Amino acid sequence: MFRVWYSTESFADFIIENTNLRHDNVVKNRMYESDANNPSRFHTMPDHIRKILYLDAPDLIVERDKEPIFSIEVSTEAGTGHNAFQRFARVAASVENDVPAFYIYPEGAIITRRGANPTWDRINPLIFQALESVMNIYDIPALLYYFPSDIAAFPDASAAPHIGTKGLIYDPDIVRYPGCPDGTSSEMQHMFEAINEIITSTSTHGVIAGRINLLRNLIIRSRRSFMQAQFHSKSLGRAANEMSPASATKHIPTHYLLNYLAQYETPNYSIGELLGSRESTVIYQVNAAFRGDPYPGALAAIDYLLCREGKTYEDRRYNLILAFGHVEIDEQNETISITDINGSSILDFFSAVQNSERHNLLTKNYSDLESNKISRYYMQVRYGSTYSKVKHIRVYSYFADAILFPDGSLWRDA
DNA sequence: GATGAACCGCGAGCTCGGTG
DNA sequence: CACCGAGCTCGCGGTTCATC
Repeated sequence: MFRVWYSTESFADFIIENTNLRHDNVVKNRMYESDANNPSRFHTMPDHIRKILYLDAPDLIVERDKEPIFSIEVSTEAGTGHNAFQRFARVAASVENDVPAFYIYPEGAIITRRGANPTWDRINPLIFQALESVMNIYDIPALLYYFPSDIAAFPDASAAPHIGTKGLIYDPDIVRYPGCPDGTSSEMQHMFEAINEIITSTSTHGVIAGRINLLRNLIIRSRRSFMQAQFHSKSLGRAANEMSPASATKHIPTHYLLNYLAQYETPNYSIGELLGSRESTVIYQVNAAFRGDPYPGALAAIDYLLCREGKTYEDRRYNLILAFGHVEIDEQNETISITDINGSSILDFFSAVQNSERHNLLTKNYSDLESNKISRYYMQVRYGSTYSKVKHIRVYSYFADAILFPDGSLWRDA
């Protein structure tokens, strides 16, 4: 009846044995992230799990009667700057499929920088605003619980008893639950309580209806209120657009963008209607070489924080543009320019896509395929390279209406 | 000094090519 | 032709650097 998909088995045991899942027969299965990462195994994932994995893979997915009922992502890193958003795309991937998502993240972690005393690096509170936006749009829970730490009891990091593990408190049962958060902590107890509510709700109302009604549940409403309060108390009056990654965005009238893209228009081709249908445009400016983490997650978060009004990218109030390079706004000519700072080129994007094509079996002959390749071939016949591109290519092309490089551009017509 | 933003090291799993 | 070790890709969990 229940099936737990995991990337770390001890974390699966930790969740099962600390919640009402322990009273049921639970099957555990290893989860494979993508066809690019696990070419020999990914095609054995069932379709409803692949849909969630399409954007990015969470650490755990629990399903009931072949329908996912929640997912969990756990991180132990210091949440300064855009780091807290690094795993945001997988929260989005879950919720976009109507699957409640849990995100476990430290309120703070102790970092000892060279030549300095240990200090607490605190979570960027904008993550709470991003999760709230996701809940507003999908009416599905996206809840953050703190990875237990010494931060509240020991504001002085040097005095923290768990300084050897960055101030983080791991489960005392290191044999059964290595690397797992302390299950006796109040934060984890609250999370187990919420998980039990989901199990109960899907028992009572069935899986689909049980998921949809969850935001009315008192336990979950109380967590949502807690998260809103955390955002307000930790943002200390700073406006959301002053916090990373929103602080890395520029807002322009859309006709500036269209004037810029006009360089690609010919007598036979004009830019399609989608971009022009929105008056304003948000540009996420990344001054870095072309790469993945943490930008895919940050881009997804910006979409929910600043652009989206509905369940798909078609329901955006503002265009969402990703730019690798320095963006200059030219008010005189009502356009923009992209200048190279870190050598990122549209050729990097193209070679990442070309590299993924190595996973493509579609040009093979039947006689080339051994039996163990047939099922994978058949999946690719149906889905093309949907699952065999690297993560950041999948996420960027899903979220961005256009991607701009100093030496080239990509955009959607519709 | 606080905070935002870019870069790094490592392991799992796979591929590939040399070798007996 | 089976085996196996080297090296690569991908994704993970972070730290350091830059800037105000």
